[in-house]
This record gives sequence, structure tokens and C-alpha cells, in this order.
Amino acid sequence: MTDRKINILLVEDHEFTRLGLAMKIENTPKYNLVAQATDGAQGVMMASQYNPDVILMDIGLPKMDGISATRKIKEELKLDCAVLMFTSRDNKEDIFAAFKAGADGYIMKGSSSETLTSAIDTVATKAAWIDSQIARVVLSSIQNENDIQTTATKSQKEANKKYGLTKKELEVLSLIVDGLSNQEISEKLVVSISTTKAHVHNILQKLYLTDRTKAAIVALKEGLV
Amino acid sequence: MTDRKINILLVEDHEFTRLGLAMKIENTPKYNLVAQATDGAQGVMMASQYNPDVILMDIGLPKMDGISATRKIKEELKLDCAVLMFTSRDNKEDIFAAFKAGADGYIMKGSSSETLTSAIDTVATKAAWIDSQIARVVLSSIQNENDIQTTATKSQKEANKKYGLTKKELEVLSLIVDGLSNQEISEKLVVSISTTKAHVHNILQKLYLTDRTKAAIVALKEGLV
DNA sequence: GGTGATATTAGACAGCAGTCTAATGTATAT
DNA sequence: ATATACATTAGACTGCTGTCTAATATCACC
Repeated sequence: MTDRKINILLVEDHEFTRLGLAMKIENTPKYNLVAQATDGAQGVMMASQYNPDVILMDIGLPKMDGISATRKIKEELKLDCAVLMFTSRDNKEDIFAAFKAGADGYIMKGSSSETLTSAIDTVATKAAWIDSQIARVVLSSIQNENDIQTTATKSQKEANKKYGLTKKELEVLSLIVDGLSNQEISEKLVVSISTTKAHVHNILQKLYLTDRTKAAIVALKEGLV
Repeated sequence: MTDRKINILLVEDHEFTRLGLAMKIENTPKYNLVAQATDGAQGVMMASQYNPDVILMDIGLPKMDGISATRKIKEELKLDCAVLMFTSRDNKEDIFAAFKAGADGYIMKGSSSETLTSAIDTVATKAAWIDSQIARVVLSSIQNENDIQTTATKSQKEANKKYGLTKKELEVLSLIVDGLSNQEISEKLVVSISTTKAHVHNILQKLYLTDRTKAAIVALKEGLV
């Protein structure tokens, strides 16, 4: 086989974690750390610039979260690289959003070095790698997906649970889909613009989106409102 | 960590395949082949008898198929072992049925020795292993729900008449509905931002709207794109 | 009584969106 | 040839969007 080194791009905002990971990667002969990014936007940029084999991506990132960044890399840029999500979040929503965005693997922070190398090696060969802690969550949900499709009554309440939107957030999302601006939403709900902005911000976070237009599109297509 | 050998149970009806796998396992120091079964019923029996770490299970088996056997081992007997499906079937139904039954990994016959050991090692640590050939099938079914690549050839000309949008404007509107920013649209169409802004402005004028979010909503609801 | 989730607000800030004006080039129809 | 429609670009400007930080208040739950 090709004994070429695996080129890795590291995207992580916390300095110490990034440093630790960089150390680990650089001390592993078969890996080659090509670049490090400290936020999502920079990560996307560096991905297209260095075209790494594997991107080790944190979820919680400034500028652009890891899931949005993954989506951009996979769907828009269509880069041929494996994205390994590296995070402390083990909730269903994040896991699914990550895979939906095109992630190839999902590993928990706090994993051992052996687990990390195993995961990197696996996704580098284009196979999927799922951490033991969350394997059950993913696999059990695959079962559910079949069951849900037969019952066919999912959309509204399921979608609600799916993204964890609160009642107020759903209300705001609904008004966004009606085409209202923040100012108009504020007037309608009799709250300040700050409040509306906070709600909109929370919605975008939970849906892993970057602007209200995308939120409206997703809400319409997935029947969230 | 524990350098204990990984105890493996092999369940495969085809003699030559079973022999080849047994050879491979026995020639790998870290593995210990505890038993071999030639049908599903025997496999279940041996699983409870030997309590292996990993069961390498074929799907097409006499007496009881591999998926039923897996379900029995996982759900009824609740044995703490990893089941690695080993099969030539790559259709969605089998894959999902396998995971639904509680399989921890899915590997194709015809995989390399390296892939096999990688898969065994991975499921032995209770992580999920999905073969590269079928990773796409599994992940894409998770990723779906979003892809609406409808080739609307009819409504385009009607919409054109309706609002008097030009070909270019419809193209831009379509990209707005995809959630792209002016910058991104400009890059995609290889024009300046000024041009994109002009198109967007014309679209808004013709649709009697004030912003791109409303344009996306109208386009989606009225099937303009 | 403490903890977590939700809702509320403010201010400051960077950046994008959309408007306006103005100009140029091309194609098509009359 | 000349009008009309379409595509392209620039510069400047206003205002809205979304982020970040920070604080307060309520309610349910343990």
C-alpha cells in the first residue's frame, strides 16, 4: 500500500487542547500536521488551501461552528477529505447534525491516544468511525428512523424535539418564515430588539445555521413551522 | 491497557471462507479463536457458551440467519460481546436490519486483512465500525431528508412569465434558495458582487419584496425554483 | 436553597444587505 | 440604425443582521 503520511488539519479554539493534539500528532510518525485553525471560518479556508486527508474538527468554535464548517467543506467546496468531529458533546442532536453535515467520524474529547489514532486511521481510509460512547445513540436511532417512517406522524413534534427549540424560539422561527425582520418580530411579540436577536441567535445555533434566510429555508423544507 | 487477547467466535457456513478466516485469526497473535459455528442456531449457542469478545457473523446462514442470531444474542441473551457482520450484501435493508438487531460493525467479504483486523479491533473496544463501501449508504440515509433536487422544468417558464424574471435572475434566485450569500453567489457565477447585487435587486423589484429571505420563502412556496 | 433552563435586556461591534447613481457592452428586434 | 432589454461593474452610503459579553428575573425541579 501507500505508506504516505496522513495529512491532518487541526481546527480547535481552545489553546491547550489544540497544543496537546498538535503534540500528539507531531509525535506520531505516520501523521503530518499541515496546519492549525482556531475558528471555523479559518478552518474552512485552510481546508481548501492545504487539502488535508483528515480534518480534526471541534464543534464549538467561534466565527463558524464545526458543523457549519463541515457542511461548507463537504457540500459547497466538495473537498475530498475526511472530517473527524472532536467534541465533548454527546447529545443526539449534535451527533446527527454532524453526520448530516457530512462528518466521517465522531470522537469524544477525553478519548485516549490509542482511540484517537484508531479514529484518524479509520476515517483516513474513508470508513466511518463512531466513538464507543455514542455508538449506541447513533445505532439505536437508525432503528428508530425505520420505525418513524412507518408511523409517518413525525414532522412537527419530532422536529421540535430534534433540534431542541423552545416554544418561544419556534414562535420566532415562524415569524422569520413569515418574512418579518427583527424589528417587526419585536413589535409583534412586544419585546425589545435585543430579545429578538437573542432568540434568533439561539435558533441559528441550534439549527447550525448562519443566517435567517437559511433558517427560513430549513424550516419550510423540514416543516418545522 | 489490557493486552489480553481478543476472543473471537466465528459463525460462517461456507467451509472455505470459514477456513480462511480461521487461519487469519489464528495467525494473528492478539486474537484467540475460541470456537467456530456453521449455522445461526449453533452460533447463538456457542456465543452463550464461550462468551467471546467479538463474534464474526455471516448474514446468510442455515437454521437461523445472522441477523436473527444477532438479535437473539443481543436482545434476549444480552451478552456483552460485539457482533461484526461479515457479508457480501451491501443493500440498505440488510445493513439497517443488522444494526437494528444490534450489530456493532459491518464489514464486506472481500475486504483486506488489514480492514478485517481494523474492524475487529474497533468493535472489540465497543466502538462501531462501518465498512467504507457501505458507510455512504448508512450516512447518506442519515443525511437525507434535506435533498430536494427537483428538476422543475415545467414551472420555470411559467414562473418566468408570471414575474418576468430573466434566466440569470432565476439562477440567482435558485442560489438564494440554496442559502448562499451575495459573496458566495458571485463566486459561483464568477461575477463581481456588484453584479450579484444588481440581480438580487432586480429580483426583489420584480417580486415586490424587500429582502432575500422573503424571496427565498416566496420561491419555495410558489415553486419558482 | 441551589441548580438548570428559559426569557429578557443592553451596548458595542463587524460585516453583509440593499439602494442609488452612473456607466459600458451585447444581443435582438424593428 | 436605433430602440429595447439584459448583463456587467464601481463607489458610496444607510441600515439591518448576527456576535459577543454581561447581567437580571422567573420557574421548575431536586
